[in-house]
Amino acid sequence: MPDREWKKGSAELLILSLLEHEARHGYELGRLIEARSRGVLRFHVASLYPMLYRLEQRGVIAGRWVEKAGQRRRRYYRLTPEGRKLLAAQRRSWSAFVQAIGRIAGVQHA
Amino acid sequence: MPDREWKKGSAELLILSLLEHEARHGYELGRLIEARSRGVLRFHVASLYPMLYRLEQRGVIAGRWVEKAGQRRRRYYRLTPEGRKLLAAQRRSWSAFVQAIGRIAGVQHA
DNA sequence: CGTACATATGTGGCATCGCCACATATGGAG
DNA sequence: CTCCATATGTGGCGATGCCACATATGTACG
Repeated sequence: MPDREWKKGSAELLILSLLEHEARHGYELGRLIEARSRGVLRFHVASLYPMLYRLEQRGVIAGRWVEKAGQRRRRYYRLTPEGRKLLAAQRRSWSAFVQAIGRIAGVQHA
Repeated sequence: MPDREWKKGSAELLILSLLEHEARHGYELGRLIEARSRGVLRFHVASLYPMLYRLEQRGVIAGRWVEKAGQRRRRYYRLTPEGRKLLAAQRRSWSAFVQAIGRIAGVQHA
């Protein structure tokens, strides 16, 4: 299943989307993606952390350490204003992309 | 625009789809993808040839040289029976993938 | 008590695949 | 005769997810 390749680049859109309404940490993102996609999408957490790093360095997300008693330290990320712009742009691009593939491959998206 | 990454892996589905009803050669595939996607999707032909090679070695497409007077030699590819199975499977996977992304990212595909 | 597992973050090497520069060759238009 | 579209091909590069491995803590089970 070369579905693996489809995932490349999709992680960014997924992460930005999941951070749209609230701050989350890396491990949580991994579980959310798997759960909300009903198992279709699964990212190794080890792939997520470097990506969060890159997104932070690009200024689209901002992270801060949170330590609570009875919990391991976590790094929560939230969207920056630029992140919101990027998310909107990526949603438009993704939609155009899917429609383009659909026209050529004849896939229906009910 | 990281749309570039989305394209990874999509080429295979596109090629198989375009070969579904008739044999075509590499250069033609490149132009068809650009035209039918209305410019959204564009692959450098140099990317297409190695991919056609790989697909042929995997036994999902079969190519043959065609030489006509007043034309450069062309290599026409057609789907093998296995290629048709793969195409059907990929269409299902692609649809599931797009729906999964949609659930998480909240993208509408009208 | 100890040991296994879920949680939580991180590093480094690897594979895949499209990009891009470049190469080669032919037919047609100006 | 020069340029462009057609047509196929090679090789190095970059981006990104995979996977093995490392580290550390809280919880459940025997």
